[in-house]
Amino acid sequence: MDIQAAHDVLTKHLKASGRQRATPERFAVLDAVLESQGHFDAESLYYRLVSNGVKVSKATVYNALDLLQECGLVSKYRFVDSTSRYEKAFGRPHHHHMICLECGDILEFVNEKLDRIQDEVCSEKNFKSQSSSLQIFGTCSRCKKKE
Amino acid sequence: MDIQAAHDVLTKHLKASGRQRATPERFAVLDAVLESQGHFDAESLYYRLVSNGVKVSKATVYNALDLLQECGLVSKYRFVDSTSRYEKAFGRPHHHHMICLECGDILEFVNEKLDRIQDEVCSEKNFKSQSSSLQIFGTCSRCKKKE
DNA sequence: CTCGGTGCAAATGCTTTGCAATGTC
DNA sequence: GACATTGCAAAGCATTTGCACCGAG
Repeated sequence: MDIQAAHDVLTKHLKASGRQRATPERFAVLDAVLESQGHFDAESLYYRLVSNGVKVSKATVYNALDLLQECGLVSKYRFVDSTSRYEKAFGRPHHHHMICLECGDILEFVNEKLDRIQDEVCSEKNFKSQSSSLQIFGTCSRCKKKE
Repeated sequence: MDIQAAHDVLTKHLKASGRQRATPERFAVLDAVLESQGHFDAESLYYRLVSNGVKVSKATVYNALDLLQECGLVSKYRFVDSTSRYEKAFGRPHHHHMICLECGDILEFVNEKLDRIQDEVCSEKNFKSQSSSLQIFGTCSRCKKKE
């Protein structure tokens, strides 16, 4: 991915706020997010940072993830359990999720018809959409076979 | 609503399991759910039960809500905060949610085109859908006006 | 130099759990 | 009578907070 472009998004967002500061910790979290594949939680990102020798606290990781969500660089989801899941959103198309309740696997899918209908519904209700998340819970093909 | 029909669903589910028992607490929780309007959390349902003179513990309320979700009598959602939200699902059409990030208001909407596309996607991916939840986050019409 | 951000540990709040008592089947 | 379920309080766990220190602007 284009790391520099992502950094620029963050830098611009921080400047635009007028008060928020560009700290090395925030960019370190961003870099770790950019390296990530798929979904992760705050804890695992924290451990990845620490094991890479980056000195950050868990609190800062949570803070930074919220910040990155605000600039659209990460997406945050709540699926079944109590843990929030994140994924990088930079340079990725808008997509949705199918969550297998048996193996916990998460499949992504893109469907532009879905997005179009969402837009329709929003304009009908005069609702300004900022983000959306469709979660389909059920059984994935692999687990279906096993039964 | 048809309270008796809902009781029957629960009774049947309990019998089908072969071991789970029909306790007065479970039916009391079900009755409270049936009386509810819109979304609620476990805590508020618990207080409603207690103030109606029903003797239940919070643990039992959580347990019963899970059970009712299993029989499709309630739906469980996780929106923005850490609290799980529930709503009665008995005799209600499948619907989705728009969540206003400013006032916290939750609007429901039904859209059968959306449901049809979901079915399409599931059969494409050979995924067996059990439930689904589309959440659109943004700003509701009332809050838009205020700005 | 100012005040926003950080690290740490403690606090918070929702939910689950352990265990003895209870009551369904 | 067996054992699933209950109530209670304590434990768990993800996340937030308070506060002294640090460092970006």
